[in-house]
Amino acid sequence: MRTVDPIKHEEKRREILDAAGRCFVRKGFQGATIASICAEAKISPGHLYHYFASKEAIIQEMVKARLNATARFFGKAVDGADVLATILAGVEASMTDAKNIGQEMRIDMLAEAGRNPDMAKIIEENSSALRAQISDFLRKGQARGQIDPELDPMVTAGVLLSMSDGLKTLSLRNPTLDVAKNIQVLKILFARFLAPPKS
Amino acid sequence: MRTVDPIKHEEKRREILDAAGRCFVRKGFQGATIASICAEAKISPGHLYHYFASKEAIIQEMVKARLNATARFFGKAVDGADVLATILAGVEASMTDAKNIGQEMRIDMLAEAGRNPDMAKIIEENSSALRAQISDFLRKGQARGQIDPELDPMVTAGVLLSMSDGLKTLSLRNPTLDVAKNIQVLKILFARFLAPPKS
Amino acid sequence: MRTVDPIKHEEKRREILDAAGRCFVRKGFQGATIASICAEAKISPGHLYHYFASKEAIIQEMVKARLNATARFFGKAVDGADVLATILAGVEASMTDAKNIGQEMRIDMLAEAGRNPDMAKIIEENSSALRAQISDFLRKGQARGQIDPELDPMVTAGVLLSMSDGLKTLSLRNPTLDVAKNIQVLKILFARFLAPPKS
Amino acid sequence: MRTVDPIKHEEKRREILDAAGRCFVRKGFQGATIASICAEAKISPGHLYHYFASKEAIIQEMVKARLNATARFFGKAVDGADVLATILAGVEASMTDAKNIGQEMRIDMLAEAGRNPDMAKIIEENSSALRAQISDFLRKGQARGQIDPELDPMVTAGVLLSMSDGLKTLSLRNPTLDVAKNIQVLKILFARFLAPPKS
DNA sequence: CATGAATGAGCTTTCATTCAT
DNA sequence: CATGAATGAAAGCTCATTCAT
Repeated sequence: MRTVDPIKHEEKRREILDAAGRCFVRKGFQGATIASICAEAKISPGHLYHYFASKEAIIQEMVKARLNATARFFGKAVDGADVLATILAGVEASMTDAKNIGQEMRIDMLAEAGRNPDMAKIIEENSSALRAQISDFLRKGQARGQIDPELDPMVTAGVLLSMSDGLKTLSLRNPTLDVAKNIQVLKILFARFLAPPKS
Repeated sequence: MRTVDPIKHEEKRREILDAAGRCFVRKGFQGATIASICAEAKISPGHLYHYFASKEAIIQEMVKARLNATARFFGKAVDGADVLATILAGVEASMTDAKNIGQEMRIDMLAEAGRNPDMAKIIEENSSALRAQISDFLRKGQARGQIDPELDPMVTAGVLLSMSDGLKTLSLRNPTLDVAKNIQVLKILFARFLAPPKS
Repeated sequence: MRTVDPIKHEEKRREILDAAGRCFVRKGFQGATIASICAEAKISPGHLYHYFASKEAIIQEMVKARLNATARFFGKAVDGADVLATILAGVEASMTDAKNIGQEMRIDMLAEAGRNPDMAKIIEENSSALRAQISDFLRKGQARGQIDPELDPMVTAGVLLSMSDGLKTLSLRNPTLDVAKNIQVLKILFARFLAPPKS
Repeated sequence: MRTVDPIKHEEKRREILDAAGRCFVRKGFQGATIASICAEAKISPGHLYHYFASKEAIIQEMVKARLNATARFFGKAVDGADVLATILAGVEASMTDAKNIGQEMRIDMLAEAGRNPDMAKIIEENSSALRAQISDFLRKGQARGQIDPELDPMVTAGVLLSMSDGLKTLSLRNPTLDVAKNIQVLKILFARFLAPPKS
């Protein structure tokens, strides 16, 4: 009796997705090969197709997993008492620990979404969920007088999300950039944008 | 006998670069094939190599040409009398005519720069030039009291450039987005960021 | 589970090398194509690269294998009691069974060595080993009074090796050549060259 | 009236053949490209086909020209008073000025003849002519008592020709070879082979 | 005579995927 | 479950040759 242990199966899938993630970060979605993913995951190519139907499926699942991780992480981050301070801390964290929560692939994912409808849909759904989270958080801030009540929470959430994409391109465009100075200016930007106008 | 005609040669090169550009927008740098570029340019694969040494060379020249076009366009845009108003108009233009000055490839170029040193160098040099332009413009605005004099012009220029990358991801993340509302919020963002604080 | 079977792998490599050898004999190193080698070996082009990294690698391994076979064959041949008689028998064998021990490619290999440093190195090392074998054999003959003691064994070995290249060109230059007569003259040549002068 | 100056035409052909020769020496028959020959001859590819029907035709004419040059050179060399001394001097010359009379391609030509019937025919005809020349010369030597009268002149001529091919492989097989020592041994070889037996 | 633009078949190599074991 | 042998359809690129001017 061949009992397929569903837990082990799921574990293996996760291992492969992790390995694939490392390869995609190094080489991009198209540049990474099934062979390299197999080498990284220490399995044979034939075996990989036991777990995933195609390279495309791996990419999609991997991206979903990373986006979900981001959203979960985000959900936790987003319950500080001081809404604006929390956001500013998030900007700073994004600039200093650039390598953490699966953010290395953000630009690749967005580029891919520009021409691959499946990827576009994934990004869209995740963005929509994130916007809702951020929007709620902003509303809380508005209720507490920490965020300008004139700003439409949902639209503002979308703008914040896309501006955070911009954070990822700063160091691509300027490898010798002075992180501290940029954080300072970025904090001014977000603070002035979001804070309620004085008087 | 003295044929050669370097003008025709240059014209053909430009035609091929244009065709390549269209293919890259559709499929990405890696996804577009030499065959597809040749079909688009209506030449044979062999002939393409009369004009370019490799696919890589085509990508690089095409990207440089587009970035230069952007920089030129930018140079013209950036001499309005009212610096802040000019920037806000630029934000609005970027949101409404998203398809004009070779901007469709921005995210692809940045993604490619993340793992291709040659592309990284091209992006870096162009970004450096753009930052210098924007920085000069901001300084002018500061002299005229239109821009907050406390902001470091060069750092702020870099931040503006990267935030403008974010503009490109807005519609990727939210295809049903209300452009007018977003423009309104974005104008608030940039205006509050850059305007001199009220005394 | 522990399949792998390095023996089968090695067997397949040998099969491919043999097939490649037949193609190279027919068409030369540059004239033979990967496709023709695959057809001869009855495998797909993709599969060939499971076993060899490149066409160049196939050429080199194949040449090395043939040269080693020659050297082994040579080592056995070269232990007759009568040194001079053994050499003369070798000349005769070389003229009569021209097609056996992988000698069909000798001239191609030497031509290739003239412009390919990797091939030059392979030929050089093999030649050096063969010269050492022949030299030892000649010294034995000198000790036994069968070979002229005045001849420098190493230099003479090199000369014999290169003269044996000449044997391969005889029939190329003269397809209607009378083998028997040529053997007779060649035996005179080598005998007079090597035999101790009559007191 | 377009008068085709046949002398100029012939001159141009010769120039192209010379250029082709240099390319073939550097890269081999298959390795040299029409483009490289055109560059070397400073003409355009289209123009080259005014003078030659195909690459194959260039190769054949070039080889014929070189072989004829060799034969002419040979004809002159071969009328010394002392036949054996002339041959030994030829051996020495062949070892010291390896780059003179178009001999750099000998091995390539022979390799090509092994699989290309057209080339085989060319080599064959030239070899036949050379054998006749050498044979005549040997006969003269026999008449003068300088060459062993027992040797069949025609067969011996063929053997000498092929042994001279071997001279070309000496330095291919042993790049650090001591030319002086080899010349010495080679002279012994040819002298003992050809000289009339004492008493 | 002379150019170089243009062709297209064919080259080596890669890679997602399937299959026998 | 797991392997790696095997496939075959491209991919980027080369090059002898032809053609319009």
